[in-house]
Amino acid sequence: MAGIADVARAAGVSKATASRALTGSGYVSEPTKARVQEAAAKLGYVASTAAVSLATGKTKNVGVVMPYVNRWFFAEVLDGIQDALLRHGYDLTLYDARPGTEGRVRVFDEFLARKRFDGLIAVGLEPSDNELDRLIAIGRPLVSVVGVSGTTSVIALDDVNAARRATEHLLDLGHTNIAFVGGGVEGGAHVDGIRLEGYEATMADAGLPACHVPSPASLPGGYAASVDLLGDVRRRPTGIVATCDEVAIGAIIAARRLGLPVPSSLSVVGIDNHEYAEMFSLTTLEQSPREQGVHAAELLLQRFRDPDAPVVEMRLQATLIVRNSTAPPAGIPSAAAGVATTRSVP
Amino acid sequence: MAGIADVARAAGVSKATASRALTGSGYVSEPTKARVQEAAAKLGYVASTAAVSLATGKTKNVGVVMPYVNRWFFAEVLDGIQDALLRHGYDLTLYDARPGTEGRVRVFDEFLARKRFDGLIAVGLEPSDNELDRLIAIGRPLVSVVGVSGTTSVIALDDVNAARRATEHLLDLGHTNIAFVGGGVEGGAHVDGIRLEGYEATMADAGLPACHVPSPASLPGGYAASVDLLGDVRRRPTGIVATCDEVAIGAIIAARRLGLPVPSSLSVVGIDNHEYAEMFSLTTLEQSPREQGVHAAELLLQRFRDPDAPVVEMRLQATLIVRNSTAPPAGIPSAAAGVATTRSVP
DNA sequence: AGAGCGTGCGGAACCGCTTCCAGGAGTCAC
DNA sequence: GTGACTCCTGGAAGCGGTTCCGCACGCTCT
Repeated sequence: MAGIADVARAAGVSKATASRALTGSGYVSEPTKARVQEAAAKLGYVASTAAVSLATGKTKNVGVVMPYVNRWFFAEVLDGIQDALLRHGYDLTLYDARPGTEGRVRVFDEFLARKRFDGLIAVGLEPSDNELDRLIAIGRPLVSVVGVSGTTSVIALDDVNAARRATEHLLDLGHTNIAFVGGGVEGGAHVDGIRLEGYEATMADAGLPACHVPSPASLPGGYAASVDLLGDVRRRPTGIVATCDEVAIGAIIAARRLGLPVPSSLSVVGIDNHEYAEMFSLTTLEQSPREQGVHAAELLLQRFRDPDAPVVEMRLQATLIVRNSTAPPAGIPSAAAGVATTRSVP
Repeated sequence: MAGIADVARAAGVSKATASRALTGSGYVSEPTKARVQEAAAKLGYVASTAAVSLATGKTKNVGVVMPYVNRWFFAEVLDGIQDALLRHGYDLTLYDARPGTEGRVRVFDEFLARKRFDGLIAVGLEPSDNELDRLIAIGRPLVSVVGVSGTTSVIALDDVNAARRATEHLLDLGHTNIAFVGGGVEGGAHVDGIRLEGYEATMADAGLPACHVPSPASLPGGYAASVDLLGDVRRRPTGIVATCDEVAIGAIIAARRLGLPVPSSLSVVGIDNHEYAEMFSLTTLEQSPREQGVHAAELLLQRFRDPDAPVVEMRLQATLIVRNSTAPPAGIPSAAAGVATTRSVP
């Protein structure tokens, strides 16, 4: 392992000069800088991150805390973060903090306290008050994706508005009997509750009764809930707003199973634009988790440069993508139906 | 930030003794050890990882390199690795190495060279010769999940056998016209080719013609390929072996779309036991990527303890889970059909 | 009684880098 | 000629731990 002393010797300069030449800080003449870099390349010199961190206090590493890594949304966000960090030469260390596990406790108590990072990105963490205190106590810049706003910078979808627009899309098509599938379930995410509120407010504005069908935010969950809902002829709606695309796809599959053609007998709209959405011709409000991850990483990196930058709260607007899972209810041919296969912007 | 010097002062001992008391190495009397630990707790002392790494050469961190993080298999493996490492107090830093990206090049050239880890786990990496050389040149223990065997320890499913048993399951039910969907596509994974070989060998053993339908290893990919295959009445098989569950589910959806009832007109068997498999009543050969991740992490940790441990190659056997997507072909009532809803072990 | 050994502790070196500080050399203005 | 300034370089002091080495003490064994 060649150290900087070896490089310095090979280039005939002191360690100090070698360091300056390689980091690009301070005065070094062009010829010696070139000599040092050449020597470093020849020796295959790579600075020890431990030594650099110790000397500078910077780790060139950011921590990412998320409750799941094997869920579409989280995996996409992670991918975006990774991509942005990579471009800037930052490492990423991942902390899994599944709610209710002993591991989560240890992550907050031990792992994060080690501060092996210059900053932290919390994704959909929904920390308890105690946990939030700990995060802040770390004293490193913090950015949340899908977090509660307030003390930290946040990037998130405008969930209320997304749900509102999903609901309005069905209302515009002429639906009046519209159910919301998702949320209201033990251990569910906070966002589902918010989207539900967006739906309920919209229905109230339209003077229509709301109907909430609880469901886990997963494909099987949406399937099961929808089979229940659609199986009962008296409760059966003509339109479903799903809390996310997986639930929406579950609803579509349930409808097919029950012989209800989509969209002629049932319209379904989701939120996400999941990778499977296109295959199921799902009308949805697109959020781009990957981009949210990129934004979060860049926001954090920017804060490294300017530690006093103000706390920002970024609410992203979803884009309505109309595919073939929504149409006017049976018997109501609408003008809106004509454009139902093309993509539209808000 | 309290340092070890503060702790030492508070406990009335030297830095050396404080260090020994906290790391548990060397001779320290019980009373002073207790005093030091108490002082550390009171001050909220946490050792600087950078300083520890610099002094000991150990990072208490392992690197994970994978080409995708937002695919079911990879996310599951990652989850398993994370879990095992967490239990042993190790951090995990993630390196994204999507094939053909500039980022992958940088990961191998810069990021891995920094050696911010004690060891490396490569998941489904399929490194080029050049990349493999680099991995080895790092000089840290390396474990692969789904890798080519040889110089490094490997944990992987016995793909040939899994494909063989999937095929045999359909043969046993009486099928003779069996197609394999998956693999043979630009940028596809190596495993799909191996599974294809397992299928082809089994068909050859049975004296039956093989039929390979190329497809990306994804739900939409499997759907599209299956629509093509099943849409053509002359090519249409009575059974499909899919390279993975996502493809299998795509095939099931395609069959439903085309009005082909599963399993009465078409049997489908997958490999994975994906989280959606149960919902689609998919018969499949279960591999547990999560456990593969756990095994990989533990293998690596063990190697930290004993650096001279021999290279091991772990080939896992898949477990057949019979659900409701497979049955004897139309017109052949078989005894095997009677057990088609219960789980069986190999 | 003295050698030998296990135990407990402190001083100081060291891990590999950055950066402060001092100093030399050259240029320019007065 | 001298002071001020810029540019370049090297020595040395950290960063915050671990660990080698030496010393002191108390015990056992011959």
